[in-house]
Amino acid sequence: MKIGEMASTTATNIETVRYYEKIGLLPPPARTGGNYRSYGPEHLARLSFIRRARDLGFSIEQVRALLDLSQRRGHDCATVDAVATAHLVEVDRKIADLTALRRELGALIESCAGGTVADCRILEALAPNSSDMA
Amino acid sequence: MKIGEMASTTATNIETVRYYEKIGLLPPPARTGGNYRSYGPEHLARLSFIRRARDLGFSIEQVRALLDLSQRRGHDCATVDAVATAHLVEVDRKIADLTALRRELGALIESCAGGTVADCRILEALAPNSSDMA
DNA sequence: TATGCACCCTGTAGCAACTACAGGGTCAAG
DNA sequence: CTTGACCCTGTAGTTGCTACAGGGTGCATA
Repeated sequence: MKIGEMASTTATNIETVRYYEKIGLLPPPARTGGNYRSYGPEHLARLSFIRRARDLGFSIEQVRALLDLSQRRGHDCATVDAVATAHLVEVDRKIADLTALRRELGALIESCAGGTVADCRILEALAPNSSDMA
Repeated sequence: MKIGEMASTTATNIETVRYYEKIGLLPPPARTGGNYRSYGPEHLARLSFIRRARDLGFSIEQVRALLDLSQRRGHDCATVDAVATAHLVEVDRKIADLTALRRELGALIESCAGGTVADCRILEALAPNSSDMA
């Protein structure tokens, strides 16, 4: 399988596939006579794993760790759970942050009565102690 | 006021202040004899504005637009509202994405029964059609 | 006077995780 | 034999900073 097929099968950019190889996330595949990358099913499986983990918001380093762990078949999977849980905590924090921000932003927009810039509440709220912006 | 005071007053990194000057968000201030930046209250006001807008998640380009709009005092503030609303929509989208992700991630972690890596549900869910990862 | 220290200067390189070229080579079809 | 789709390497750009390296300034203290 050539890189284009790998990429389209996993809904990945071709450049991204090469990038994953460059940073050591995907092992370098065999090459054809014309120097084209030639992938096997194990590459496809690995790239699918990477894509799914990335879609779930795991960082590249977390993906690297998960891939690494997935090869130690006899090992306790508690570490896998720890990586996933750490990520969950992070996601929860982001949701909380964005929700707070959304509330503030919503209030800002609510307050806009539609006049001119001179008495725009949004700008006023952004620049609380200033009437003269250079 | 020297850069250090500007920075600490607005809880900004000194490098960030210089960065804002470099990208044209903050106008270059006067210099002292020793070539130190010397800021006035209008710089402080503008930097405060930038900080607040950034804290609300506006991008640098959005901040630039808001600053620009804030100077056209007679102008209709509808454009300001449009920028803020566009950002709100974006924030809502991010919250929705993260919430969906959180649900999937939560389910993944729930399913972990704590055995070995070989039968870890988390890894299984990540690599649906593979038992052999290179 | 020397010297130590906090502060300031410019310029460049690094971070995450790609994406977008530029400038070429390969290969199958018509 | 040429057209076009695909592939190659390598480098630079994106966002919004942050972190140096390698210097200069300015004030207080010994």
